[in-house]
Amino acid sequence: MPTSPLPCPNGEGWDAAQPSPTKLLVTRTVNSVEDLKCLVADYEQFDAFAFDVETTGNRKVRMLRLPGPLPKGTTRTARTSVLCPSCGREFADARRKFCSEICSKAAAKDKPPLDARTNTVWSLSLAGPGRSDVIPMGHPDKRKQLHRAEVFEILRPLFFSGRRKINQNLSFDLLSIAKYYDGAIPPPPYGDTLILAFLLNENLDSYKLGHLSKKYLAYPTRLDSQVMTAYGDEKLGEFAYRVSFQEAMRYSIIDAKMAWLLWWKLSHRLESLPKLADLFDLEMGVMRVLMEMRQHGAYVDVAAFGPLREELEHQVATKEAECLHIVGRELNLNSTKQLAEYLYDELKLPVTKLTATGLRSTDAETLKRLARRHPFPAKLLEQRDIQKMLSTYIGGYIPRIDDDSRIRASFNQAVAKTGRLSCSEPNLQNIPARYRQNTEGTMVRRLFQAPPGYKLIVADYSQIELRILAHQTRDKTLLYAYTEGIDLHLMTASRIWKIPPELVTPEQRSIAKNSNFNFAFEGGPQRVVQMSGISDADAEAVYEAWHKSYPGVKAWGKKVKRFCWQHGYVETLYGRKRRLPEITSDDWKLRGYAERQAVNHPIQGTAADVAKIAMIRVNEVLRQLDAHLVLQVHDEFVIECAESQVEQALPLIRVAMEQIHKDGKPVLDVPLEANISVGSNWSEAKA
DNA sequence: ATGGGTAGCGCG
DNA sequence: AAAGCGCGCTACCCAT
Repeated sequence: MPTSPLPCPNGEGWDAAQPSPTKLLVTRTVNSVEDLKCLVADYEQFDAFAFDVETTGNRKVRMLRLPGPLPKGTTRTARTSVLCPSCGREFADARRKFCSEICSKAAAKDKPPLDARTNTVWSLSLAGPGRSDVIPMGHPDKRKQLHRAEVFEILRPLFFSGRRKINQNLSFDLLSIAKYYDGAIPPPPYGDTLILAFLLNENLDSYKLGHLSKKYLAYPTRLDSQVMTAYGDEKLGEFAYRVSFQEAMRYSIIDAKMAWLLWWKLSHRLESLPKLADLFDLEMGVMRVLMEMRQHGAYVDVAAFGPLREELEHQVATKEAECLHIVGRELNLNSTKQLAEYLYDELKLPVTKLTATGLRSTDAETLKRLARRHPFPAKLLEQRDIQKMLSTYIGGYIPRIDDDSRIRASFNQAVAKTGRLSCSEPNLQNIPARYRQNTEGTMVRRLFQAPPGYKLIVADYSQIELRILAHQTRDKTLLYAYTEGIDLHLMTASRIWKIPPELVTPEQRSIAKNSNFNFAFEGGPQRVVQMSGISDADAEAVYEAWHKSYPGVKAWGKKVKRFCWQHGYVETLYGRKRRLPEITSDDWKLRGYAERQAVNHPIQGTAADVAKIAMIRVNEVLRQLDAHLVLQVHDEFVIECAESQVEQALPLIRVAMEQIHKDGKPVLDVPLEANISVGSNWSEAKA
């Protein structure tokens, strides 16, 4: 879908070269149904408009009813229930501690964002060519305002039309108003100025609307500093809600105006950048998928969280006691400072590694080395393992489980400079997956389940980055391996040690696998030593043999670095740019870093582009079934599917992921391959 | 008290 | 000489 032509601003005295938001976009406050209907008729003449909502209430700090056993010594009949001061929910006395503990922890989180699922819209602003309007509908002011239900009903033809909807961070606003349409999300085309700005330059310090306006619109600072600070604040809606009606209206309209002007200014640039225009359309398509994912959420087994938390608390306490028994005095095991003092000053263990700031390291790699000399480091490693599980994954997730037993994380499109998605609040892209020595590595993944009557389908790309490497480098051995469907890691091992594939040991294959992964992105031999524990000399030999096997890789790396040095940027197959100004630095450290980023971006970035295309296609397929995307972990999709439709879904998902074309040809010169499996929880489906 | 920086560690 | 990249979160520590 191409970017639609822009409406020409038709305000009187409009000067394209010098947009002046405050003068030309006169704001009107709408307070009658007649005015509102006129407004809709007017805006229906435009093929694009900006809008913005101000909302209040219902921060996403929520407590959940924890099933499971009460602490011993209490009974359910002991009716001394209390209200948690943070969440207002009723709890049995014995659980009060738990409740307030979690709530205060969550409430202490800096500026918890408003939740589009539960907030209340009290004002909606619109901006179009030469005009802007604000519709109050619930500001706490005596004067009469329109009713929400009525307003949204009258606005329906505007939002549910082919007109482009423009805003900064559009998905929040679309989801905020979707609940007034029974959850229906207004359809594309979309124009998110944040994502547009990020696509045009991924290196800005800030993508706040105020800062972008200043940069691109020469926003007149005479619009008083009070307003500047107000909209520099993320929670303008909360702020404006508390000020007088007049002021509130003045604040409310700012973002819609700014977004309109910013879009009008920046989207022009796409006209001369066809590849970026296509990428922008891709991002808007992804945005729609992400909004649906957020509405749906990821189902978890709430009932299991409480007992698991207790179990881990017990384990971590035991490990801590064991550690402190060895130490023989007070010591905070979570303090790297105290640990370094104990390990290196008191025990006089050898220092083998320093941190970035020159302090003596106590990380897992170092502790593993020290474990041969003293019993403490090994015990500490076990404690850390459990502590991480407990604090980050169990404790961190509990306050974020919604009432319907689902976690709704945000997937962000304008964070990772390579074009990957990032995930936060909570981050569901870093849940432990690997096998572990001391703890059940997959216990958290097992909590992500299919609801009754459903199955989880896990679909991930097989070695997508190495396939892209083969495509980009044109290395004939890599191309051969993938077109012929040969086990690349096995082949690598066979070539490194010059032995027939059937004689390759599992250990050799593992080293070869690490090599493929490392050397592709300018990794050195030292890293292989760290990962597999072979000698420096052996690693050096592996390094040489690897590059001799795949000469196209180093040659391509040189080419990319030269291109970056000449142009100041590199790009993916789809033209997603990454600017790397430090590529010309005299400082070898900075330059070296930029060079590795330059080589990495076309690989990781292209994989991200392909994954985004696949996401949209997979979502399109699922739309026709009782199935939903619930998670994306870079090259992996987790899908919830009605049990009866799984068999039907599997081949559709495979085609959506593997048959990706560009310019009428398969996107890569080697096949894309997806592994797809089914289970009742995330861990089971992955296996 | 609260904010920024650092260390450490989880994932692809 | 020395080197994968990309993220987010928790805890601690020291500053204001």
